[in-house]
This record gives sequence, structure tokens and C-alpha cells, in this order.
Amino acid sequence: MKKFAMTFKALSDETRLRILSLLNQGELCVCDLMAVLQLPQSTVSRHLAYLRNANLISDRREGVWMYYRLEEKLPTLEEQSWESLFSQLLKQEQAEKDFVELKHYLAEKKGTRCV
Amino acid sequence: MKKFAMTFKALSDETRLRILSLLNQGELCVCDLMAVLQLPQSTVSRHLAYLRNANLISDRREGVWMYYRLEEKLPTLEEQSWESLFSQLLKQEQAEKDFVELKHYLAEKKGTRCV
DNA sequence: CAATCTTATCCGCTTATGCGGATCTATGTC
DNA sequence: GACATAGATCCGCATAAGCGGATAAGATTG
Repeated sequence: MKKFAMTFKALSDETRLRILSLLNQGELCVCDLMAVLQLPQSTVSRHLAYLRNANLISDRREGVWMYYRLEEKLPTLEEQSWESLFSQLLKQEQAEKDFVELKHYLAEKKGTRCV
Repeated sequence: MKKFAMTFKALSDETRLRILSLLNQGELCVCDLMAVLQLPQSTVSRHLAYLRNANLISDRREGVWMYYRLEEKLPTLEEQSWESLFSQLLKQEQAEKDFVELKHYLAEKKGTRCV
């Protein structure tokens, strides 16, 4: 559950979405992104680090240049439907706990209104 | 682009993911959610408002009770693949601007390294 | 209308996060 | 080793967002 929230958080920033869109065109280095996005180096680096920590992108060094690309497993993720993703969410430990709790609660409630 | 970021932001909180999971089981009222999640009323209300503003859920009043349910269009969204969602992201005005910029940049760059 | 119940919103506080300049680290060349 | 370049990280700042208690608002009943 926390993992899902983390992934969504990584996607919740416009700059990061722009970066992901550009990386979808192919591998790019920091300076490429800086030029296209017209953003300072530190800003780009920070966002790339965030996306890498969220396992959405990976990097490789070539001399002084760092190249970034979309994580390979992302395409696999692309083939999943929201339903599939959502069902994964529903299988999370916390979600299952909540469902059990919901059942107990609704059984107790039994047509009455809020306890 | 901003809209995508907003939606992802709405999904980036664990409590809100729990709420969505529960609402997937069917329509519930605030007091139901309070009881199951063991959270104060104000917290639940705040998150529900956030999800409603993100158009992920909708509400109806029945007397003093407010019932919430997953937005109807969400199931439709569930049928989309990540690829489909991603391609929508790529069609955003900002993304297209970035791609044009990327082309120009790469043409200028032409095999050389960062400018 | 007052009282009661449910819920939305306000409020003050704490924590998280975005920003960009400065500085540190890694790599390459002479 | 000195110097240059690219990029990661630090740092201070501003803003956003999460929390829960208090309060305001909406609905119902006597």
C-alpha cells in the first residue's frame, strides 16, 4: 500500500511527468533534459534521483555523462490494466485487513445506522 | 499534464488508497469509513473532499448521512492499460512542446555532446 | 425553535516537498 | 597533480500537505 502511494507520489509532479514523457522517446542524459526542459541542473538531478528511487528509471554512466532511461519493467507495467493494478492494490495486507474490518462492521451494523 | 499530476497526487496518500479500496466494495458513508479505518471524522472528511475534487469519487446525501462511491467513469478508466494512459500523457500540450524542443535540440546537438 | 446527530470546514501545528544556488564528487585530459 | 566538465548532493527558503480538535453547517425530530 505504501509502495503504491510512493509510486503515485513519484508521478504526482509535473516536471517528473515531463521527464518520463521525454525518456519514453529514448535514453537521455541530464544535460539533454536540462536543455529541453530549460531547468537548472540541480532541479533535473533531484527529480531524476526521485524517479530512480521509485524504481521508475535507471541510469548508466558514460564518462562524465549520466544517461537515464525508463525502467525496463515499466513496459511490463504498461500492459497491465488499471483493473489489474487495482486488484493488486486490493490484495495488499492493509487492504485485506480493512475488508475484514468492513465485514465485521457491516455485520454489527446490520441495517442500523452509524454506531 | 497538471491534471495527470493532480490525479496521481490524489492517489499518493495511503489513507486515500485505503478509502478507494473500501469504496470499491460498494458505497459507504463517512461514519462507515471512520469505523473501519479507525480515523477521526475530520481526517476522513478531508480525504473524501480531496478525492471528490480529483473527480475520483462522488457523493449523495441521505438525511444527515453522506454516502460516497467510486466515480462511475473510474471503471472505464480501469479498462485502460498503462500504455493507453501513458499515450494520453504523451498527447498533452506540454508534452508535445517538449518533444518538438527535443527534436530541435537533438538536431542541433547532432552527435556532439552537451552544449 | 431547540436539541441532537452527522459531516464539512477551519485552525494551528508539524512534516513533506519543490525550488535553485553552492558545493562536493566523479570522470577525463594534459 | 592541475584543471575542466558533468552531475549528485547539500542547504536555506517557501509552499504544500498531512494531522486532529474545534467549530460551523446541514438535516431531522419533538
